[in-house]
Amino acid sequence: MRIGELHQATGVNIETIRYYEKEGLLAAAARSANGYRNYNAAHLERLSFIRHCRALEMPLAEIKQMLDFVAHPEADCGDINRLIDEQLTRVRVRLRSMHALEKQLSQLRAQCGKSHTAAECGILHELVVAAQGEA
Amino acid sequence: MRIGELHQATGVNIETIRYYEKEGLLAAAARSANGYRNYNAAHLERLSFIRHCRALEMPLAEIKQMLDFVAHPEADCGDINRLIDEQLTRVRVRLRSMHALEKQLSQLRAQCGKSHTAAECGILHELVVAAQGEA
DNA sequence: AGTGACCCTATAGTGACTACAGAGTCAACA
DNA sequence: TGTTGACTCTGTAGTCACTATAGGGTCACT
Repeated sequence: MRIGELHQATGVNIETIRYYEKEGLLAAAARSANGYRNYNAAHLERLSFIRHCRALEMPLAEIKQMLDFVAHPEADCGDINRLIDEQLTRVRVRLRSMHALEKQLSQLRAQCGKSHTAAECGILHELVVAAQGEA
Repeated sequence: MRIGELHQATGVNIETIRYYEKEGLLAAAARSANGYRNYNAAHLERLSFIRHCRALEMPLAEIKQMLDFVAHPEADCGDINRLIDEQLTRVRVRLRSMHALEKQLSQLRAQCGKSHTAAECGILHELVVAAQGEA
């Protein structure tokens, strides 16, 4: 399977696939006589795993660790739990801050119901005042 | 006020302050005889405004636009509304995806209640299966 | 031979910082 | 005067996960 086919099969960009290979997440593919990469089913499986973990917004370094666990079935899975827990914590912290942010932005947006000049803009006024309150 | 004092006053890193100056968000400070930057109250005010907008996760390019509106009180504030609306939309989209992500991670985490080996790990199993489902 | 789709490597850019190297300045102290 | 630690400067590079581009090769088809 050439790189374009692997892209079609997984939805991962060609350049990203090369990047993952360079970063050591994917094993280097065998090469055809013309220098083209030749991927096999194991690559497909591994890239899908990587892509799925990325969809969970896990950092590449941690995905590498997960892949190590896949490669070592005798390893203790406490560390897998820890990685997922850490990611879950990051996501929850992030969620809270995004909620607060949405609230702030909504309140800010409500300061200006009609179009008029910047001088009269409740949004700008609020931003300036808030900045002064913090200065 | 020297750069360290501005940092103390706003909580913005010294290097970040220099970065903002380089990017044109902050006007270049006057220099003392020894080459040190000398900031005034206007800089303090402007940096606080920038920092507040950053706290709202607005991109720097948009903060620049907001600062232009502050500088031009006669301008129409419809564009300010638009910028805030766009940011609000981005945040809401992001919130939805973070919620879905939290749910997925929680479900994944629930696959493994006890420590055992990676071979038996429900989390890994689920990740591999999910990746195969998508491959 | 020409052409378009595909592939290659190397390098640089994105956004918003952040760190580091090497050097100058300053005030306090011995 | 010399030393020292805190502060400042510019320039450059690195972070993270991509993404784009330049310049060139390969391949199948016309």
